[in-house]
Amino acid sequence: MYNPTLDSRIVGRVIADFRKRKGISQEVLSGFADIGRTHLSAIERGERKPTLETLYRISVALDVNMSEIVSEIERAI
Amino acid sequence: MYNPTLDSRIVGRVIADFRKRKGISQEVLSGFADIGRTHLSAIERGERKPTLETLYRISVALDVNMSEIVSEIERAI
DNA sequence: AAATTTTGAATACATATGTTGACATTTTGG
DNA sequence: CCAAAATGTCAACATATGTATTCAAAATTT
Repeated sequence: MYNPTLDSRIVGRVIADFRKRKGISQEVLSGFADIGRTHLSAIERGERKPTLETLYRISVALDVNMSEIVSEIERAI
Repeated sequence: MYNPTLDSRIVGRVIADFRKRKGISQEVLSGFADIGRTHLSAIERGERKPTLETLYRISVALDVNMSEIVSEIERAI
């Protein structure tokens, strides 16, 4: 069996798109989500893979459901 | 500011429920998902927080969408 | 009840996530 | 164009995820 991998750039692009739709900066979002700004930057560039916990905090800060973000990621796969 | 955290036991219970619904063991699921069996065990017990990557591999192995699992988690919150 | 399968648990370890601070680069707005 | 804001990037570090092995405990099966 082959091991599917999740394209981190897609994850990052989706999160960045949600953030921009809200019209807030990385600085503001990372502050609300209580995660490091450079960390969020790395996630959006696909250089870090967030835990479900981190995605949850981002989704709460963005005021959307995790499942909305995840659905968007899956649509982009 | 408030600090939302994702209850790992809920995440674990949902994943375990999906697995049991499929009628397969941790051994079999971890094999399909290509993750360690003890790791899956720890996730199901809420002692490890999976990355989105790991959840993706589990969802593919379970033949369900990540968003289905995530929706179930959010319903349980 | 005995045997088998499944799961929990502990260890030691490798690798990745996540943090803070500083500075460079790019983008945006006046 | 210029200043300010936003983002990219690097380093050093702390912490957590994820690995493999082993054994115990619990659940199934016969």
